[in-house]
Amino acid sequence: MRIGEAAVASGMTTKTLRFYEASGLLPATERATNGYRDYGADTTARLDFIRRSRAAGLTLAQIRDILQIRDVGEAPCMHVRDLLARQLADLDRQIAELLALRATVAEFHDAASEPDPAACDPDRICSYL
Amino acid sequence: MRIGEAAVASGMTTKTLRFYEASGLLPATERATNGYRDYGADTTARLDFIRRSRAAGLTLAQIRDILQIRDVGEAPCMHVRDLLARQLADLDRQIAELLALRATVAEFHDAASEPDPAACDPDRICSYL
DNA sequence: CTTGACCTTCCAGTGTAGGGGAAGGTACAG
DNA sequence: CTGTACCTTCCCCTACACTGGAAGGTCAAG
Repeated sequence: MRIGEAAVASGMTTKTLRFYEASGLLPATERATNGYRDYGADTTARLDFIRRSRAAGLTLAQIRDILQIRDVGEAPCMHVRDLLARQLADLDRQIAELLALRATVAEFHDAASEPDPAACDPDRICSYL
Repeated sequence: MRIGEAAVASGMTTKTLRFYEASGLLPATERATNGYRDYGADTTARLDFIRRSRAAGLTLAQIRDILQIRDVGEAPCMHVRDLLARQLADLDRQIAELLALRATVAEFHDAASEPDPAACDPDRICSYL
């Protein structure tokens, strides 16, 4: 399978596949005599895994760690479980931060929706912020 | 007021102040005869405004736009109101995305918390993702 | 006279996940 | 022989908000 076919099969671009190889997510492939990369069928499964992991919000670095564990022959289950737990905690933190920010912005917006020219002080730039 | 004093007064670094000047958030200041920047008292109010705006999640580009409106002598109230409305909508979108992602990750995590060695298929890298 | 705390400019790097495009090799159809 | 559709490596660019560091000028104290 050449890089273009692998790209179509995985819904990624050839640029992305080369980038993943350079980033350590894909092993250096066999090369045909003309120098072209020649991917095996397992590459498609690997790319699908990468896509699923990306969809779960994992970074390429985290995905690379999982793949490396699998590549040395171990089952990455425990590592993945811990990773997902941390990911959940991180998401909860981010959501809480955004909700707090939303409340702050909503207050500002409510104030700005009741225009009060008297409150307008040029020295303060804008009284609604 | 020299840049170090202005930095302490605003809780920012001198690096940040120079960066803000280069980014168009602070006007080019007067210079003392030795070339040092000499800030007026209004700079502190401006930096406070920038800090409040940053706390509301506005980007430097958005803040620069507000400041420019104020600098040409107009009241940026209307612009700020619209900006806050868009900011609210954007936050709602981001929060919704994160909540959806959280649900996905929670599902994965629940599955990973009930280890099932039989489901472990090396070809799939990890069955929990 | 020197030390240290300031200040100046400018260049480069941080992290994330690729994208754009140049310059050149390869394979096959017409 | 030429067009075209691939492929290769290489380096630079994007957004965001700074941060680090080099090389050098200024000023007051000891």
